[in-house]
Amino acid sequence: MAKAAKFDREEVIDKATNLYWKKGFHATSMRNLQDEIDMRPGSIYATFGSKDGLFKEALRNYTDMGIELVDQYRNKHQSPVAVLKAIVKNLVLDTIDDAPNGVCMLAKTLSELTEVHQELIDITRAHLGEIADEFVKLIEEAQQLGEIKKERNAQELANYVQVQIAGLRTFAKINGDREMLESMIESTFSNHPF
Amino acid sequence: MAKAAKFDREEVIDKATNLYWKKGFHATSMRNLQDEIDMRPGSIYATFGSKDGLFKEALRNYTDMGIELVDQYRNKHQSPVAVLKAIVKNLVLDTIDDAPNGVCMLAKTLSELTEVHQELIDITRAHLGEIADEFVKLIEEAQQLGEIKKERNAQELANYVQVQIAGLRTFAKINGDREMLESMIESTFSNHPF
DNA sequence: ACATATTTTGAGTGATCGTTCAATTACGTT
DNA sequence: AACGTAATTGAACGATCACTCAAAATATGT
Repeated sequence: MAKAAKFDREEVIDKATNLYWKKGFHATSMRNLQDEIDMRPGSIYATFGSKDGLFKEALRNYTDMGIELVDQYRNKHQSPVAVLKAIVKNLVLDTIDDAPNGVCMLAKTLSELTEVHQELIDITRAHLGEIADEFVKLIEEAQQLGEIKKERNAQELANYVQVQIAGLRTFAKINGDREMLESMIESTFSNHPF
Repeated sequence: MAKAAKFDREEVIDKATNLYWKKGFHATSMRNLQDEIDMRPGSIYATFGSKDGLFKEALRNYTDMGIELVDQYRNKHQSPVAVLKAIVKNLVLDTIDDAPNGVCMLAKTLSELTEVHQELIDITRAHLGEIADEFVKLIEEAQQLGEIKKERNAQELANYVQVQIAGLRTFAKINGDREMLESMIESTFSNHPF
């Protein structure tokens, strides 16, 4: 053994994630990243291989943060449906100002990239699937507790939730009125299919 | 008078719109545009001023196409709600393969750009508002015809429709199963708030 | 203190970015 | 047919792109 890396890997990936999330893949230059994470090009390339490589780490990190968020809300609320609603509120309302970007980094990536970056698209899709799986689990728990009818298909309900999140976060870019958004979320959960 | 422009302005803007729509603002280079619209840099800059200027024309063109689409479906269906549903189906299902990009160019633009391009963001937001206005008109007509309860707020319903379109088009990028998407659209219109 | 293994540095690569402009071409008018 | 005006051309600009690599720095084992 000779020398340990000086930088804090987690911190670096966090900062890279936030910059990619804010500016998107194409608008984020390696120069931008160098400044943000305070590493020289040689170190970045030795560690992450390429712009794509670092982006993959960012996607993974972003998704893990999302799954952790689900766990956090699990501990705050007893009702699985309340967890789901709290997550939606967090993603739609709290990311307007308090996050690098109001829209989901994964949705933004799917919207931005073309077949030239097919591998990144596939990874992004798979990560959104992981998050949907968390929603499926919550819905199945809600069905066990009688909060949601057992006849409903949990996967379809999870898809529905993802559609609402994606739609509301896009809409929040047009009209950021928090009260209106909150009432839209409320009606999502107090009507069909919930 | 000395010489008329050789190129077909509408055709050029159409092609530019499709390229911007497909690749997004940042990933579309002026070189790409030169090749696509078959104009030399000097002509492009004499006509449109800048990359931003041409993008503005593309946004305007895209929005006009959307409004024209509403008019087309108005003539095909007698029921305003049927028009709305047909539009949603078109935007969600038919743009998966038959358009430059499955997601709305305006939504994609809002997702992509940051405050560095605030003017383009503002224009994009306003254009989405124009489209919402078309939806409001349709909903008010439906209320006159008794298809939708008059107590409902037409603007809120229009917002709801935009949320569903944005959400479903994003979701279609994750899972392009047409049958599933079609049934999701059906349930959007056969349940609350319709 | 020295040797070794690994990381860090940053100037530099060729390619491409958005944009400019002097020269050329082409058309309507006289 | 010659003129004047506007459109078109494309080489070239400086800036920036993603990325490389030889040299320098540094932590560990002896």
